[in-house]
Amino acid sequence: MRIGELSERTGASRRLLRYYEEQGLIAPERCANGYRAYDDATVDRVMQIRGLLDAGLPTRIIKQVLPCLSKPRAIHFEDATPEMIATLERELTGISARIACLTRNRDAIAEYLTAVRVDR
Amino acid sequence: MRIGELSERTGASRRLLRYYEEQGLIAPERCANGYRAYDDATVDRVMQIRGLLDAGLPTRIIKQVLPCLSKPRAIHFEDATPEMIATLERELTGISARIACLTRNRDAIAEYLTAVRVDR
DNA sequence: TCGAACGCTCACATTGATGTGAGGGTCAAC
DNA sequence: GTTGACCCTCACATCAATGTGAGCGTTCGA
Repeated sequence: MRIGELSERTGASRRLLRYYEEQGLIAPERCANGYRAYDDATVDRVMQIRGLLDAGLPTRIIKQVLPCLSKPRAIHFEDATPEMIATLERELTGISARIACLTRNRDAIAEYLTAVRVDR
Repeated sequence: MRIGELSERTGASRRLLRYYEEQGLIAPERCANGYRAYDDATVDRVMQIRGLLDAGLPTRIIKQVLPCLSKPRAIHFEDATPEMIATLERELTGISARIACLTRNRDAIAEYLTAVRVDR
């Protein structure tokens, strides 16, 4: 598919899709005429990217994280350098902290909302 | 306490503390000489703010969310306008989506890491 | 074959969270 | 009373994620 369809299916603007490519997050093929050609799997990948961006991860980190999540893995165990593993471990704890923070706040907001609803 | 100590205890730069104030997230007293005076509770509040910012919430939203989380509540049920409640509900689902996304990725990263460790 | 709809690159603008520095008060210790 | 470590405001800089638009080629249906 071309960039317009991908944009519609993911909700990301064309501009943004080109930006993700520039950041090395996606790597579309090119048609003879220079148009970008995306396969279906890119839809999920872009939604993944948008989710992570929205959750506060910078593209720099997303780029490192993504290849470890796909099956078949883009980064195999032999390619994993110690520094990369260390980075992933650091990100893992960072993400866990985010989850904890968000969970606390989600629960508190939910509690507040039910309290408000009961009150009226 | 003054801004320097708060900065040390929270890890937020002085600049940032003034910025949070400008955004209406904290509201320190002022001493006679113009210095900002923070109470102890502000330490937790700032850490809360930083956690939420790091998790991708903009200050605009944090400002709406914070008063509902403290006890005693800064926003009582009578003050809760329908629009505010709607906003909170929207944020609640947004936060839940973030949590889901982060959880998926945390699990996948953890899985990858254990696989790598076993492999060596 | 013409025009609308789409694609490309390039480049400048904006927004939100931050850094940095200038220019200038306050205060405690020496 | 001077010095060093604070504080103040103001303003400009930066960085990442986006928007916007110009200038130009491509595709496709009427």
